[in-house]
Amino acid sequence: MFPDILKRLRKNKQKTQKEMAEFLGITRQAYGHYENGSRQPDLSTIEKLADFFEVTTDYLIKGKERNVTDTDLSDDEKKMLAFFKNPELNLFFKEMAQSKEEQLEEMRQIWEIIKKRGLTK
Amino acid sequence: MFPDILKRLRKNKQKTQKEMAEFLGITRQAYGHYENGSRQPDLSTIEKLADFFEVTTDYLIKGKERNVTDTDLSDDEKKMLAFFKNPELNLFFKEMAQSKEEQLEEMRQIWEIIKKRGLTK
DNA sequence: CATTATACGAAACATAATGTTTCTGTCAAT
DNA sequence: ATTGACAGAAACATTATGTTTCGTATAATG
Repeated sequence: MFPDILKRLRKNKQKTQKEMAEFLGITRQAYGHYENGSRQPDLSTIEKLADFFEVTTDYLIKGKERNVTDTDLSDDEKKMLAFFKNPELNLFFKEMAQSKEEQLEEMRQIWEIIKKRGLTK
Repeated sequence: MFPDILKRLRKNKQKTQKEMAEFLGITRQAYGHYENGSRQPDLSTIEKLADFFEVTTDYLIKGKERNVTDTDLSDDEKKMLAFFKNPELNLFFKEMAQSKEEQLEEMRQIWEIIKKRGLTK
């Protein structure tokens, strides 16, 4: 699946294997291996390719776009959404959703403590 | 970046390295290499891991969140959805949604403190 | 306290993968 | 016909991964 997509993306960008290889810092043949599926690039190369072609790594690897819609939500996620919509909690979580990552990390740590205490006492 | 994310996702799912290794059909040490960054899994393994943790390969590889493109939700809801769709926060909020009211109250109070501190420092 | 089990990390080796070199073929352009 | 650009395939060299083995830390158990 991956090989054909790669080839198509390259053709669309009007690039030769040689050019792609130079961009990646490998030989033309090595890049050619990717396109005919005989070899697989490592993760850093995947990233470079995804960036170059401006696609997600998901698309390169699986060949599928991942548009997340509300119908894609799991039951747990739906439950959480309902929970978050609770008017009494709304402000609290709305604020958290907009907070900095460091503050969230603190919350996570504190939560661990509260959880443990709740079990033992 | 990839190794830490993998470890956190596993911990969130309460799995051991051994269990993950069995799931992938490799030894525990081989999987351990992924988490400490000394080895990188191939693409098919990446896919298996992404499926297992229910995240995109983009998130596993680059550590970026999924794109939320919902059209039926309000801006606030979209923000919250994007926020708690962050795979690493999943367990955290799942637990909170099921926790006792007293514990939530504590969280709210602590949150106030963290908020204020964030403003002043 | 000693012991057993669980979970994890690290070194060294065997194995499997990739990257390169070399050769071959195709297709335009001249 | 011939040259040059482009790309596929085989075989080897190189690099990576996966396994085995050993060691450490922690928690539970007698």
